[in-house]
Amino acid sequence: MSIPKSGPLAFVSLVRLKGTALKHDNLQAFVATLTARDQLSDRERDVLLALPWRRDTVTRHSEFVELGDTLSDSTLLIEGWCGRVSFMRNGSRQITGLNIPGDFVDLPSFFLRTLDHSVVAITDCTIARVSHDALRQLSVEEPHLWRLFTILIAIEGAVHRMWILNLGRRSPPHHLAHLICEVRARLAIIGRDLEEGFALPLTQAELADLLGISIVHTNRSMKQLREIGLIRRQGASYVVSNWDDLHAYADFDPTYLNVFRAPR
Amino acid sequence: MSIPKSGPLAFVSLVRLKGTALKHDNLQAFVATLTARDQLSDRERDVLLALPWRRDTVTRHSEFVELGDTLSDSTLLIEGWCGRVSFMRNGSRQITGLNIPGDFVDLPSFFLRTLDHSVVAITDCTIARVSHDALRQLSVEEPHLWRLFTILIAIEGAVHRMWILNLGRRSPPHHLAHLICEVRARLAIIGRDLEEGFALPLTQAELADLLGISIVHTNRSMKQLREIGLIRRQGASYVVSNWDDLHAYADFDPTYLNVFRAPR
DNA sequence: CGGCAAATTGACACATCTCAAAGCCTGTGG
DNA sequence: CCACAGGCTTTGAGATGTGTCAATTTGCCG
Repeated sequence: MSIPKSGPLAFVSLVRLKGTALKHDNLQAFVATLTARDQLSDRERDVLLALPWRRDTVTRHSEFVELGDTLSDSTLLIEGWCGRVSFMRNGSRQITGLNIPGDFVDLPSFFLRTLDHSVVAITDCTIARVSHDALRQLSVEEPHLWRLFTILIAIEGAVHRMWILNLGRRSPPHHLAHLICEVRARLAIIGRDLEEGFALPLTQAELADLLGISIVHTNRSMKQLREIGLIRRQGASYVVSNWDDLHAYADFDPTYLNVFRAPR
Repeated sequence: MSIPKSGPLAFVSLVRLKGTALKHDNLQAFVATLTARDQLSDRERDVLLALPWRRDTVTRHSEFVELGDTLSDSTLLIEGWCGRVSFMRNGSRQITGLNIPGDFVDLPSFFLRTLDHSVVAITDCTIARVSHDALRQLSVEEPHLWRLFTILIAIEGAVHRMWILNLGRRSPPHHLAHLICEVRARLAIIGRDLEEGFALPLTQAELADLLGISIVHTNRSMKQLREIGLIRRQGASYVVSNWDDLHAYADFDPTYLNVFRAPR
C-alpha cells in the first residue's frame, strides 16, 4: 500500500500520521470495558499500551470517519462522545450507535474494509488510532486479547438489537428512558456514572435522530418524563430522581450489555 | 461438562444429541456466504465439512434457541427461514433479525454465553449444530476461517444498523420495500434469487413485528406497494414487476451487505 | 447588553393504532 | 365433490400519536 502522491488524500494521511504518544491512563476506560468481561493479565495490559497508538483530538461535529472510507487504521475513543450516523439519499440522518470513552469505535472497519456509516464527534473528542497492520499482528500473537475484541463486536450487536426493539416497539418516552438507562449502565462500566444525575451531551436535534422522531416530539417526550417525575431539571442538565423507577418505566434489563467477568 | 442427570435439561440434551450426519451439499449455502467475501481453499472446505455437525429439523413456530439459554453449541441454518426475536416484558415482540439458509444463526452465542434474544423457526427448518468446543478448536487451528466467521458477525452488525435506519427514518412502505430488496440480495448470494419474483414466507403478523408497526398497517403498506405498481400479486405470493424501480423506491444500496471477494 | 444556538409551545395536518367485521384460501371430513 | 373450520388477509371508522410550521422563550458567551 503506497502513500497517495497528491490531492486531498495526501492531506488526510498527514493528519492521520500526526498525533502524540499515549499516556498510561488514556487506556483506563478501554481496559475497564475489557475487564468488565474477562480478566486481563498485567502482560496483556502492557501489550495494549505498547501498541502504536497515535493520539489525536477531534472537534465537535466533525465527521472523523466517513461513510465509504477505506480505512487503514481503527479508532479508539479516549475522551468524549461520538455517534455512528447513517444517512439516506434524501438527507435524513439516523444515529445508529452511541460511543463513550473506552469504545473501540471502528473496530468493525478492520473486518469490513469499507464502512457502512460515518462516525461523528458529538463533543470534542480525544481519540487514538492504531493501524490495521498492528491489529493483524495482535490477532496472531495475542489470541485471548483478540477474542475479547471480537466479543466487543458481538456485544455491540446485542446493543443494536436492543435499539431495534426500542425503535420498533417502545413509545418515544419509553425509548428515551431506556436510552438514559443504557447510557448510565455503560458509563458505570468505565467508572463514570454519577449517582446524582446524568449528562447526555446530546442536543435535542441529535436525540431526535437517535430516537427516530422529530425534534418537537423529542422535546415533548422529555417533557413527559419530567411531568411523570422521572427526571428533573437541574441547571442546564437533568437529574434522575430515582433510578429504580426509571428502570421500571423503561423496562430496562441490562443483561444484553453482557457485563460479567468470565474466562472467555 | 457433564450430562445433566434429570429434569427438562436431560430431555433437551437428548434432543440436541440426536441428529444425523451432514451431507456435502448441506453446506452449500454456508460456503456460498463465505466465498462471497473471500476465497476458500479446498482444504478449508473439507475442514468445514469435517466439523462434528449434528443435523436436525425443527418445525415452524418452534423457538429453538431461547432467550437466556446458556448454550454449548451454535446453530447453522441449512434450509428454511428463521428470525431473531426480542421481547419486552409486556409481551410485545420485535423481530430483530432474519436468517436464511447459510446463516450461522447463533454464532454470537459463542461469544456472549447467554443470548439476548430467541431464535424462532419461521418455516420448517433444517439446521446443523456444532459444539462450542469444536469451534474453539477451529479458532486456534484455522485462523483464516475463523476470521471469516468474525466478519460474518461484523456484517450482521451492518445489517442491524440498516434496520435501525429503516425503523427510524423510512416510512412503512419504504421500509417494506427495502426489506424485500435486502432479502432478495441475500438470497442471490446463496444462489436462490428467482428472477420472476420473491416469496417472503412471513405472515403479515410476522412482518408487522419486523417493521415495528401493526398488522393492519402492514397490510395497508403492502397494498400501497401494490397500487404504485411495484409488486403484483401472483397466486398466493407476490412478484416484483421491476427490480430497478423497487431499488430506487426503497433507496436500496447493497454496499452494507459487504458482498465482494477479497483476501481478508 | 446583544447575539446565537438550543429548547419550548401552539395549532393544525397527517400517519398509525385499535377494534370489529368481512372476505379469502386451504385442508379436512362427510 | 361439497361444506366447514381455522388461519390469514383485507377493509372501515374513530381515537391517538406524531410531524410540520412558525413563533417565542431560555441559557450561554462574548
